[in-house]
Amino acid sequence: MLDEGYAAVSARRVAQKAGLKFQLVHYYFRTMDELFLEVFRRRAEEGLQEQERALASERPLQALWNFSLDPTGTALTMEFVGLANHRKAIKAEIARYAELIRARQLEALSGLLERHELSAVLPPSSLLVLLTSVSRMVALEQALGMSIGHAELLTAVEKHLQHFEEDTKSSDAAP
Amino acid sequence: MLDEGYAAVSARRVAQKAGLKFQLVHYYFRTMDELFLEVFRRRAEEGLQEQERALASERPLQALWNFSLDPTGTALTMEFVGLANHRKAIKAEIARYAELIRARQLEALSGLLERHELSAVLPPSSLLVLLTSVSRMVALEQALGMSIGHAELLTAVEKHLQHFEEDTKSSDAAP
DNA sequence: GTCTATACTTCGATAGAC
DNA sequence: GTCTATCGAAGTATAGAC
Repeated sequence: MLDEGYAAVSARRVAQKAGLKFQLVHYYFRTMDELFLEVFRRRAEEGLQEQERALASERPLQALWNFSLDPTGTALTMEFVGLANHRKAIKAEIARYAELIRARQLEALSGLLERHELSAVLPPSSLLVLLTSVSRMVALEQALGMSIGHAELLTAVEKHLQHFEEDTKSSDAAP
Repeated sequence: MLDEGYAAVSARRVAQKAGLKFQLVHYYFRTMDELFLEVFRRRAEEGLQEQERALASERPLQALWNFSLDPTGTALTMEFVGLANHRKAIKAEIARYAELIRARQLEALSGLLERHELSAVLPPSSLLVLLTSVSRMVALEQALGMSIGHAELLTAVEKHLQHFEEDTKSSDAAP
């Protein structure tokens, strides 16, 4: 999927990687849609656990930011989004997962985010959309070879996150 | 491309739409890569002109924001990004175009953006990355069926853009 | 410029032997 | 569970007649 795109994933090529005959792919998954769904579910499970670690870390916002900046993760996400746009069964599953991911972020970070200065104009949910959107898109642009404005944005955001998360850490256990 | 993805675009189906035999596609474009390149170039030309209109409008930031929020444009962009990730000739062309698009934004809007309060921490180029990234990503999430945090973010950004562009309009022709 | 003909590859999916 | 065999469809690309 990463090298040649989801459309290049065929039963024959999957079987070849596994050292089996291509017909076995249909024995295990029946259709290619089910294979993609299974791949996505496994990957989603890993993603959820990875996010849990990020949310439980010392600086969860920075960890989330780094997580969304990962180029491999972004490329894979984009492949699945492409897949979702053209196969409705997969779209439903991805939408479900994406909402779950964000719901967990909100659950874990709304308390922290409410202490942010932008809380005056944006609820925690919108701050999360902001944070993850920018990092995902920058990662995508970098994969494409773009660079204008990236460096300054990344350093500014990281500096800001660092200060914010340092400042709020002390008042975590407020009475 | 929009309905079934770039991978579903074949010489046979293109010819069928045109009411011609599929071999003629190869007469006009030789390879499918060249066909995609030609489609992209035409679309890029339209995109540049569309952006020029936006940049020349009364409120260019709002216009740019709306432009990036368009779901059809976003879906098509994502198809081409997917294509770029797997065909290097197309990747080069898209990267060239994307940089051109942003360079024009910067040329037209840096003066305006320097008057923004965020200029203290972010150069105009980074502000553009911020603005366009968020709108593109929100459009993508909405296409997927997500909604958490969107409405509040959209209204807040638009309200902010409106105030900012109203305030700066009067001092445009500063001596 | 458009056609027919064709070479060659790859694809998803099913049936049935072992 | 793994295999062989096979169907029918679709894919890219080229050659050559008109």
